[in-house]
Amino acid sequence: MRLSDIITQRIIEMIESSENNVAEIGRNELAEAFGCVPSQINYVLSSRFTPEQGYIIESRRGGGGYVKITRVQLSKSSAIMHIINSMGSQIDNATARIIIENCIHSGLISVESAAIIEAALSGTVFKEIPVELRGRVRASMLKQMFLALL
Amino acid sequence: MRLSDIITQRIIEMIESSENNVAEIGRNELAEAFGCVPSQINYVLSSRFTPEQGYIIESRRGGGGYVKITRVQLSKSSAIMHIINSMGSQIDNATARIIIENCIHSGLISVESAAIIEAALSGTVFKEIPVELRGRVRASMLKQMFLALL
DNA sequence: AGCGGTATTGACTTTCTCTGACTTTGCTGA
DNA sequence: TCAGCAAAGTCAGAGAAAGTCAATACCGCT
Repeated sequence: MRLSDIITQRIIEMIESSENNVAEIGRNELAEAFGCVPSQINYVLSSRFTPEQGYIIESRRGGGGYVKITRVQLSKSSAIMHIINSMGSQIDNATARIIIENCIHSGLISVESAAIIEAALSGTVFKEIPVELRGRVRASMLKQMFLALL
Repeated sequence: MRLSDIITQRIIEMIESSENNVAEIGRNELAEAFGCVPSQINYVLSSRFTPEQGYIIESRRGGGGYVKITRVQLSKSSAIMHIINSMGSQIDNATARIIIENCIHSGLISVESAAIIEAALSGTVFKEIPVELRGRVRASMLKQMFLALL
């Protein structure tokens, strides 16, 4: 098996075992671990972790530098669709927050988007609405807003 | 983690916990606290607290000298604040759409953010809410969501 | 064997961080 | 007043990482 493939595998393992689809490595350190030259890591990254293949690379030079590989959700739309479908016709506040939190965590929605959605669900808004309607309104809003992300 | 990042974090904490977005530090004193050379502080300031990043630095030498870091209200934020302040306690659907449209147009909010906001204001959501409450709820939601963009 | 594509290497470059020597500015007390 | 101390500022250099690129090696085909 080729070195490139072994390194690729290792990086993918790191991503899998992380919870937000991210692996952060030290280039020299990783190269050392495999007994190869550091630029080999660059080769692997540029040949196997391209944007086309669903990865984003960020890095920083200098002391304490790093390379960060992020796997982007390819079927973002279908994941969101799935979440919408799993919502009932009423949702309580705590559940809504958890759904949003999970979406941020899995990189499905941006922090900014989440902030807007949470703002719309805030107590300040809901105190205007009769208690018995809140669950339905909350569910409706959440679904509509998620739909807008497709 | 890099020293620079730790110092940066500390300064940001100081700003957050102040109520005027200001942190006032003694350069030597802070350097001492982190066990580094004073000019390290200058490095952090010039690499992470630039005007481009929304900060203003003022300082004074000599006995009782200081360095004052001010986070400036980005013009974007103040524009949004202005919009929020100009909203009444009730807003009709057409007006809401116009406000959002203008914000997209002037680059104040992203298309994605706008889509989410509009979704929250959609008819599907509002048909759940008694007619006489809609204006107030809409205004409240809009304000909260814009607030989340600051 | 020769060709084309993929891997590997290493020399060189660029960027970022940290330090220390030296300079400038402001305050204060004799 | 002004000498001296107490800050903060500047700058260049060393070191730590990562990036680039061209030369070379390897591998599977025809």
